[in-house]
Amino acid sequence: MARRNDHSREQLKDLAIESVFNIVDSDECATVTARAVTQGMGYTVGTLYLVFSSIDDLLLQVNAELLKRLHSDMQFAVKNEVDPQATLFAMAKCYFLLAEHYPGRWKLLSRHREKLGDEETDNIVESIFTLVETELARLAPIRNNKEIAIAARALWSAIHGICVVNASSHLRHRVHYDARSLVRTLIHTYLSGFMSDNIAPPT
Amino acid sequence: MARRNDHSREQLKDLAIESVFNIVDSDECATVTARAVTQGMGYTVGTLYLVFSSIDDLLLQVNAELLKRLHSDMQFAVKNEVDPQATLFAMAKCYFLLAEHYPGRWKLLSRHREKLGDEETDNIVESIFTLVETELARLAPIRNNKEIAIAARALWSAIHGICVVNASSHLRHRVHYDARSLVRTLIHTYLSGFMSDNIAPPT
DNA sequence: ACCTGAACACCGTTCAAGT
DNA sequence: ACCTGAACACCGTTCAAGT
Repeated sequence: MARRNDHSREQLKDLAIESVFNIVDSDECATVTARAVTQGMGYTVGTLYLVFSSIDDLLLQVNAELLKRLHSDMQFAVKNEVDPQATLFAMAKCYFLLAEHYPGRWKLLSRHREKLGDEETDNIVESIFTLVETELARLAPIRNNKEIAIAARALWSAIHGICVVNASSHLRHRVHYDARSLVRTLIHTYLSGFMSDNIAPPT
Repeated sequence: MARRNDHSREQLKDLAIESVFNIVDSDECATVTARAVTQGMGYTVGTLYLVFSSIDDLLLQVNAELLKRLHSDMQFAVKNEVDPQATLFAMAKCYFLLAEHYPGRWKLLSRHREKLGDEETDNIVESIFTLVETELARLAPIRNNKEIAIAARALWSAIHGICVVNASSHLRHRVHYDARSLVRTLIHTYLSGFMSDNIAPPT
């Protein structure tokens, strides 16, 4: 041991990120520890700090990777749907399916949103919002740029909020509300209000 | 020391909950540790486990207390506003102000929503939703019970989601969107869609 | 140069021992 | 009976020491 030189820095980074995915995919409630991550990579603890400045740094880069994949999924939706409303449904579905199929990964994303992100993460988030804004603009030409920017954020917040409530309410509520139909209803109702020409709300 | 008997179990519980409030109010990013909580109470670590089964148990009861207060704030809004839309705005404001004025407390609430809550917490959450549903029913008599239940949850999720994005984006974004106007716009747009008689979304 | 793993300062939780 | 605080098994993080 010592001086193995099996992997480059870049490979070590990828190994670490992949190891995090393996951990949270096998148990969505598992805590991602430095020792578990490096063990999953076939290395020991210290190596983690050769490539990342801290566990939070690692998790930040994991989130950046998740957001990149989400963005490319959503771009795919743009290409495959024709009318803007269908595209928005499909985009929401991308986020919703991430939360449903990879709850562990989605929890990383939603948990660490509160900590300060770096420049790169912010840029990816912005590019995701831009995709939503483009569809909203096509859908409601009467709305100006600011209204569209606000609508994109409000709508996306809403979808995220539904996923949060959904994640927390599994097996808990007497009445269980299907998150899928919540999302569908929300988008439909919101867009219906957004496309009509009601006056702006009072301040 | 030992056998001080200064406080009853109930008083110790209240002291602990108050101590948690003090910790997160003084620093919203502070981690609530068993040692910090008991030190704030004037006791030592072991005492915490005399009254709570774990740190999570304590935080669960803290959240129950926060939800109780939110519920009573919202009941106050019901009494002081006349039309349903104004009442819904006022209710949303209760939640929004909690997130804005007590970010530390609100983070406890939003962080631990993912863990399993107990029966009591669920009941309080249900009673809060009931308040929202009552106003929605007054506002849109054309909607049936299920539509109203879904709308209440979608709307509340959306407001929560906006608070999440708001909490994470402080001092970060090039363009900062005022969460207050996001909430206002969201409610207005959503209710506008909810009151109109559009057909239900396709399945 | 690359990697290790013991060491440090924390954490939640327990429980024998004091009063 | 009530409370303490040392002890245990964990964390994240560092860094002298091995190859």
